[in-house]
Amino acid sequence: MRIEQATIKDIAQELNISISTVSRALKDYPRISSNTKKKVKEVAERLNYRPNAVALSLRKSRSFTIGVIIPDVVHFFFSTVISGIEEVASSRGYNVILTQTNERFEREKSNINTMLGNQIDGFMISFSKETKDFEHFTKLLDRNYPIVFFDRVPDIENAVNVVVDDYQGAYDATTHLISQGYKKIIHLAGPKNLKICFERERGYRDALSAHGITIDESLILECPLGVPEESKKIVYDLFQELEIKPDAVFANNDMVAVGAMMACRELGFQIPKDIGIVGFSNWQICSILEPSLTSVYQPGFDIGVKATEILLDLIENKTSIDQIASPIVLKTELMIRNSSKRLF
Amino acid sequence: MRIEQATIKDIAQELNISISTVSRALKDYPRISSNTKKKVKEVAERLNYRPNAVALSLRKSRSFTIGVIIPDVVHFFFSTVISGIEEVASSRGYNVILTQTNERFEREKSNINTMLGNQIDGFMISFSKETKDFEHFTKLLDRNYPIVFFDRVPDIENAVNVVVDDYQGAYDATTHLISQGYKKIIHLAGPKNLKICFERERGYRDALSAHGITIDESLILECPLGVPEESKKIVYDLFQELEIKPDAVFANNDMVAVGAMMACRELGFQIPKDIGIVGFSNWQICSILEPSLTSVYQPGFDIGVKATEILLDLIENKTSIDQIASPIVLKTELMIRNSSKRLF
DNA sequence: CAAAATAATGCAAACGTTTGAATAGCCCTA
DNA sequence: TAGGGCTATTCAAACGTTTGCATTATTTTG
Repeated sequence: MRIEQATIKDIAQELNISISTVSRALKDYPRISSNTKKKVKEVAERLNYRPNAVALSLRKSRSFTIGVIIPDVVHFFFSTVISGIEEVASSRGYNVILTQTNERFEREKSNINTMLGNQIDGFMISFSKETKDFEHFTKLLDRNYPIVFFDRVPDIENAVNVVVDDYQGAYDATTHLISQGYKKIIHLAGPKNLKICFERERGYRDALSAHGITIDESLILECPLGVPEESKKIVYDLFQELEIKPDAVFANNDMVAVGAMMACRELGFQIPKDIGIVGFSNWQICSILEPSLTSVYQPGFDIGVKATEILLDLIENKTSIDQIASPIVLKTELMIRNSSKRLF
Repeated sequence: MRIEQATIKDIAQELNISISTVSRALKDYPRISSNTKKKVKEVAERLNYRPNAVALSLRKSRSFTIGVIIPDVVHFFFSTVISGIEEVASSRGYNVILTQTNERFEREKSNINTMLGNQIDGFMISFSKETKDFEHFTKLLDRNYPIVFFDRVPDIENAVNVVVDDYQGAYDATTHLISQGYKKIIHLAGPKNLKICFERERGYRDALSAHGITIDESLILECPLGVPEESKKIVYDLFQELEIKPDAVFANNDMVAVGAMMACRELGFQIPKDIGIVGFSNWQICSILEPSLTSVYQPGFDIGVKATEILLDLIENKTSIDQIASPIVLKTELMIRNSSKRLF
């Protein structure tokens, strides 16, 4: 039914030589006469020969494939990371197997297992929101299996982590709001078990303190789902409740910031005149919104690139875990737009 | 260095039986005594045995892996499709290898080639904007290689195509604008060699004709890049130029629609009062924009699901190409929002 | 011209499985 | 007690490569 791919054997048969000669001819071994090489390559070309990567994998116990495990493909940030991963991997001759966990712990474990069966050369992981236990990672790390974590990284020894400077990004964002004259700044936080969220909150807190503003815990609100509807309601309710209204929002991500914008609009507040808003991630939408949304740019593509480069270097033994200063922290950049520009 | 995975051989050695017995015991062959089965499974468990998928692939000439080739991961629509693909594939025990072409013809070809080497069981392809020649597809199809095309599909015999009803979506969108009293409707088109764009334009044209509006070719403008900046300029220039201003825009995608919105805003037109705008794709941003953007919903996830189901059925010989009524057309849905609601 | 040196090729094992065919026990029967 | 019929197990080939070692063919050397 399905037509067979030509193999090295077919070439050998056709030329009446041994398969080892063919193999060597194709790889330009010096010991093979240039005449044979020429003939072999001709036939290979003619039969449209492609080496069977599976056989190669088996022989070499290397698959030239890396496994990527992320919570959700449909997420601007992650898709930019994937793009970076794919770029580096393919340029260095590696394939990328992709699975998403949909934020489920069980799927994370089972995905890792099937990939292990597939003789993956290494993993790139950003773990799920449900993941609190890291044993499935440590078991692999103990066996010297190459893993690079990115964005959502675990707090375990010997893990190579590539992250964005969430703390500094949040610090800069908050400082920017303060410098624009905003004083009572809400923080819409994420789940604290995610380090990234924790760090963003810490940046917010430190920025306030550094500018002599006392931290009001009631202004720190958790938005666990991270969707606009949720944060809209939270902000709306808070404003109804408080007598002295806040004058700014620093949101843990752009979607949450958008919800805050919606709430403000419905409450009749002007952005940025009455309320300043800053998001996090710098999605495409930021520049499209009205007013455009100030946000902290996370270099997703670069994270993918950097993390993959390290992983491949580990796989190819060009470096070792103890030579890597983990975490690798990539710079964020505050993209100032209209939602927070009160002074000119 | 790296610790070895246990193999069937290790189990055999430990129990002093042959590897074939182990293999059969693990698969519950009836001829194996339940005693041996029990012992084998125990040892397998203890050694944390996982079958080597690579060896299996080689033996069976099947890799249980499908290759996905898309232009760009960082694209809301494609990422939803991927999500659907991943979902079905993983539930049916398949891996997904992902590559992007970045809209390059050469990368499309080379990606296909490396995947072929990896003994991929089948392909899911949405081709690049540069692709005009389909020989690299037909060569595979002639060899009975399972391929399912989605979204950007080629016009070749025997291809299985899964698409969205672009024509109907565009027709509905245009009809909606007409029903809201808009008369002079611009169409911001995409590159015509992409069937989807052609179909959208056709839907636009037919809707106008069906409502007795003569088509004004000067109102059909191509936006090849499909980014807001481009369409903004195009719309802005057109409005400057024309004496009798258009009163609506039907854009070939949401980003292009956003550009049109920006242009209108700068020109001082009110949306939807002066100008109605409809986009295509129904990205997340649509409901967030101010005014919210009417758009044609494309079921990306469902496309991924449907396309993958067909591909796997083809791979597993549960169906054959001539049993499939290609193209499979999935319904779109017009999501009416404020950008086009002039009547109440 | 025999032996040594060199060049070119071939053999066979290995990677981890599956699987058709062969074999080893064992009990039963005539 | 030879053979038949089971059951449980083993052998060995195959999937497509790579690669250390052996072999053959060719040339050089004394």
